[in-house]
Amino acid sequence: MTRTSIREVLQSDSPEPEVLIEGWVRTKRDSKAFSFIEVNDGSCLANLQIVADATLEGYDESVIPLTTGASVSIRGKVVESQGKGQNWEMQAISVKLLGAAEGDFPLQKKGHSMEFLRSIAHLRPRSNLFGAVFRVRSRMAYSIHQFFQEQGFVYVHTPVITASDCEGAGEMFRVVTMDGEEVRLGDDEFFGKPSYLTVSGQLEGETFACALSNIYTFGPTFRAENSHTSRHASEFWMIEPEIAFCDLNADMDLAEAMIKHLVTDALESCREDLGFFDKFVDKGLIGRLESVRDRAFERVSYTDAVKILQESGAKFEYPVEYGHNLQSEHERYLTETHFKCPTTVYDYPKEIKPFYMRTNDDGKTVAAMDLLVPGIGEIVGGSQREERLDVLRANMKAHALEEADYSWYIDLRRYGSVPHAGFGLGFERLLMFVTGVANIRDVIPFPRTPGSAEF
RNA sequence: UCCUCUGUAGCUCAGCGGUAGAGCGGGUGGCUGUUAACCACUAGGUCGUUGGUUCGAACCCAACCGGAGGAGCCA
Repeated sequence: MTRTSIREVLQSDSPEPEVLIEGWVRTKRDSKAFSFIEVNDGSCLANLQIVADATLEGYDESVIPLTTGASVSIRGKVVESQGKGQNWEMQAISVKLLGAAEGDFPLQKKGHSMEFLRSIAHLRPRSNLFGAVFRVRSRMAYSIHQFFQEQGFVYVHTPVITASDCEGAGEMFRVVTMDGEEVRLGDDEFFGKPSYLTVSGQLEGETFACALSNIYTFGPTFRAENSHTSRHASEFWMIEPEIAFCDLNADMDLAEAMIKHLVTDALESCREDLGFFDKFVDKGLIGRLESVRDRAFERVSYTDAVKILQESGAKFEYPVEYGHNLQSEHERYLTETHFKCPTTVYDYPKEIKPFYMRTNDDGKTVAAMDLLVPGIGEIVGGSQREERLDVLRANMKAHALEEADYSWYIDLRRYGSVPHAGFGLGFERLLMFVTGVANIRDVIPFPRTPGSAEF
């Protein structure tokens, strides 16, 4: 007999004489004449309620010993439920205990802290919350590919190991080989020179955009920053589209369209899971996502944003000053208090941005943009890239970078250079935004943070 | 890297100077369709570690270790 998913069973529109379901016991309630077993197989948030009569063959061996966490294979009749709380339930025909769960199974029906659940990252996907988070994560990954593929973008796999110290930003993890306990360095180095885990596929992505026009990357990136916040991880996934023949305006259009597409799809495809988040994790989540879907985003230049902040009368811990990066509190004020919606800030002073961003005609600012969302802050960072060879060289000099290290990148400007632009989207930050989950460690299966690489 | 909070039973917590408690979970028994089921009984703890203050420390002090939050940096 073929297994039916619990999701399909619960979506039945008529009774079924016999189906087979398999999953894990969430809870069991016994009375003298029968037991109620709640089974979840991860196909959806809801459990299937099984009614197992005490007269069932093997009841004492298969049903009585069931505890939370045990795995079962159950055949039964799908019938309308007599009780409240569910439309359908299963009247068991046979219950088979596949794997018993020992008495110290750590997941209970209530009262776990997120910290504790992180310490059992191998079991937490069996909880309602994490099951929902990782179903949404999967759907959003699919939806990202769908968004780009439907517009003819080519998916490019940029390298995880890189020898270019991408834009000189952020601490990097060094990749080494070992000779026993000895690290091989110098002439012994595996690649003949220092190599690192990538912090961004952008520069490599640009080379492909300058051939295939519209490309995107979607893969893991690594930062060795010693940062202890709920929004940073040492290993995270990033989406980086790069578009040739494109300026900053079209880049911002694309970023906004992508966020809207993802939020719209989440609302349509993940309703049950979002409903759970809205109820237990972040009240008002669905309403907020609907307004993101339906309302236009705001756009404001860095110069105007500074004016808004200075004239706001709000008290900030750090002063607002042209030429300085916007602080977290400033970003929060713009998106949560002033505009009350996702907001793109563009045209930043060139001094505070990397060398590859395109210098604007004013000579003071670069064509950079950050898309800020309420509750999280920066979710997208992007720019139009400097396509003019002489300006790029001058910028590199100003940033004290060696041209020899970026010869291949400079070549793009020597052979058929085109205006192009792109951005990076932090996948986990998007998931925090869509699910309302407050900590990045809880939207990635096995989080890596400073001092912690369990599992 | 800096600042702040925190560490008591498997879990969530109470106890805050007189030597360990509850609820949940586990075990056993009971129970009329329950759904965070219910009722009874029961097992389970060198109170993060080390040192100090005190007649006496889970409680006060110090250092260390673990966890969390914020800042910076960023995605």
